[in-house]
Amino acid sequence: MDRNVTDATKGVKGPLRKADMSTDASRRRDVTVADVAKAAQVSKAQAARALGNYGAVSDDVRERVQAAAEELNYRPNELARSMNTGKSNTIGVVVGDIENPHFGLATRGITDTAKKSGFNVILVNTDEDWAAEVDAVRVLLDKRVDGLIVAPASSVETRHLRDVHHSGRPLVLLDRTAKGLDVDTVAVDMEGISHESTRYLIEAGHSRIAFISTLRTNDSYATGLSLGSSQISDRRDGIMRAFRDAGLKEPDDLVRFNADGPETIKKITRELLQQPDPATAIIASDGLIGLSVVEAIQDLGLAIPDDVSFLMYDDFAWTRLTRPPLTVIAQPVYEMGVAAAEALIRQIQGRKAPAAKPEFAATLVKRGSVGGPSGGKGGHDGLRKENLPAT
Amino acid sequence: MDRNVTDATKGVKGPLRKADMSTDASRRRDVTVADVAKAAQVSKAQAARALGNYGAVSDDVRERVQAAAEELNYRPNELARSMNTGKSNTIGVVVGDIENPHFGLATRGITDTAKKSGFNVILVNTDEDWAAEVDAVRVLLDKRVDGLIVAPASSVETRHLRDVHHSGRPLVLLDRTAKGLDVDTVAVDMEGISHESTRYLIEAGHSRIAFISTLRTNDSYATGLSLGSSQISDRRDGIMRAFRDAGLKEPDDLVRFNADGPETIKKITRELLQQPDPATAIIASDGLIGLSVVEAIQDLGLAIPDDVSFLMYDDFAWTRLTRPPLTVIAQPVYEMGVAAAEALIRQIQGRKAPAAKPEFAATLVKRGSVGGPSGGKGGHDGLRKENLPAT
DNA sequence: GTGAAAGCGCTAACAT
DNA sequence: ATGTTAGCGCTTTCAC
Repeated sequence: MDRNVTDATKGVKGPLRKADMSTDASRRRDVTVADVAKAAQVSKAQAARALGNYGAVSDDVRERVQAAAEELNYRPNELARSMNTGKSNTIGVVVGDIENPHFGLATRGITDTAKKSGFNVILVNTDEDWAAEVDAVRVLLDKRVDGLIVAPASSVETRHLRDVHHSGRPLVLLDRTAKGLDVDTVAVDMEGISHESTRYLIEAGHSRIAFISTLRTNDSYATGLSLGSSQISDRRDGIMRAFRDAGLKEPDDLVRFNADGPETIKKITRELLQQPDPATAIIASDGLIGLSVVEAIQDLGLAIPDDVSFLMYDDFAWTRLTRPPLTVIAQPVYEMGVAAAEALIRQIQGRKAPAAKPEFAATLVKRGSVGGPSGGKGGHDGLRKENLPAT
Repeated sequence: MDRNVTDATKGVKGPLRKADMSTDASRRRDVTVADVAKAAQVSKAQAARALGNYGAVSDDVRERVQAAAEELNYRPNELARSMNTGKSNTIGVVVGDIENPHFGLATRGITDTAKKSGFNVILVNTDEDWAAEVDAVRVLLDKRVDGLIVAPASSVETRHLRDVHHSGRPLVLLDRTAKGLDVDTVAVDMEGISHESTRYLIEAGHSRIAFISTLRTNDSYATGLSLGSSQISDRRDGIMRAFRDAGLKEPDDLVRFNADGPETIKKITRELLQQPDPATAIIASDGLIGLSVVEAIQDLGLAIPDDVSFLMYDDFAWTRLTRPPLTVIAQPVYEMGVAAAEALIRQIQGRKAPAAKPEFAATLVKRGSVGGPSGGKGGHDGLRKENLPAT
């Protein structure tokens, strides 16, 4: 009746085959549409249609097939399905560090949104290493993901991303832009918020403002140089513009990169604070850095904001727990993850861009960690002038 | 010469086809082994062998094939490859909440380890929802992942996991155990550390110790009842055992579940602290809860540890930043992620279990948030008796 | 060492 | 509505 199934035991293979007792749980070879078809007494095609919910199927057949599938415990092989449809219902997400709550939150936004549209997420961590990113993108492409969301480690070395885009694969950039790549990008205006925050510090009386970032680079600190990361370039540029606006000397010497790991960060912080013409305020480029900077300040026996003012990117919940609570630059991270996923899925489904692209803005959340420069003469930021007791 | 390739334009399909100009970047249909084979003047089989690095291939052929592949920009279709090999080189990871740094860190351990062995990770978030977990497992299985790492939302409803195990798919449990499921499990002894921590609090003079957990349940708080989660049951049991050991009345009334969301947690905290016979110490079952509890305590104008002692699970870095720094129960989360991945990969590769399974222990890190009960008479925990100023 | 041919489990024409 | 026949891109016998 159905020549498709040539032999009942065909395809049994692999080392896990034990015995062909048909009741034992431990036998290999999944049940396929062919099996279901046979059990339901219909052609493979009809069974497939009923199972895959496409084409025309009579109620009678549908019922029989579903019953048979249930009975046999049939499960579709999504790999095979993807092969013919060309869609894997999977998107690749490439981030620098999932351990960083910033990406944790963004990833949550992405997965939540993906799930709603029936997509799964393959997550790859690059450790902000460019080579690892190139590799990740290649592997994901080989796995035939339907699209990619990438937080590029470099905004200069973007060949691999341009290739993706040119090949027609949907691609969305998260957090940072990439040079010469005109694709959907979900990011905030860093230069603007950086400028605003710096002006705030300057107005509080600071002229010696330090900036610490993890960015791995050998570049000099001079303004204008396009650093490896758009994010960081923009932040530094915003800082410097604020200084120029105020007619102040730009504190080029207080910009520090390569701050990887708690110890390095603490060391940098100590240097910044103990050198001849020290920083009176520090801006940490992310929450992980901020943590270590604050710790170093405490270790030094200095008080925030009386001895040194502090500002950081990312509004993590714990920043409200310190005394004083920390002044931060908040970014709608979760929402950005959602937007990135939405944009990607829209691309995948070939729909046009929405009327208005969502714009995301970072905001300066003034709490208690910014005051006047050394001497604590002016509590500018907080209501109270609490400070962190020395250790 | 090679009948495999019947027509140069076969398989061209899909809406993205623009023109068949063979130089334009925007043409569909990936290059396949057949293409490479033709270009290299060898059979499809030989090309595949050279490309896939298996079977016997002469140096000459290998070179020609590789050159052709390079030239044509060939990339293997991992989906097709997976179909016949039966291995996808992908593992599924199912966690409750990737937004929680606890899982963020564990996930990092998993992905790092997976990458080393050439595995990718599909990450699914269940929001600690059982139905979502069942679904996640099914979807991952359909995608033919080579194995699963699951942090089960429930240790009671484990049918889906038992099915996975019985079907022979490699499975490793993370963080919590599952009833009636004897598989590799990477978790710490919660009952023990809970007992130890509670004893520590009791010795400091506390007899009214509260425990707050997110666990969603309708169960009563009575000891011995197996709650939905092994983790939480064990912690509660450890607490109660410590009380029994000390001959003290078990504070059943201070055990609170369903603490989802900051507002609920704060409300619970207020109730616990303001009721007639209030709690003098609070144990938060994870860092997210701890955050809100501390915030609520601050809002109440209470001081830690003078007015109320505090202890929480998870040694997040920020717990060192508060004044006083928080006493916590540290778990080797990253290492546990690594171990889970290693165990899974071992199963996948069919190797035997290592001589000794790694044992993971939680440790009580005594910092400054535990003191004597109300009145601040005895600074038991910290060196200094700093406290959190009221807001 | 090499090639022809048969699958993997499914979808997709194309008939009927 | 249903069945037949080709594939998808790769690996894998099985001959030679």
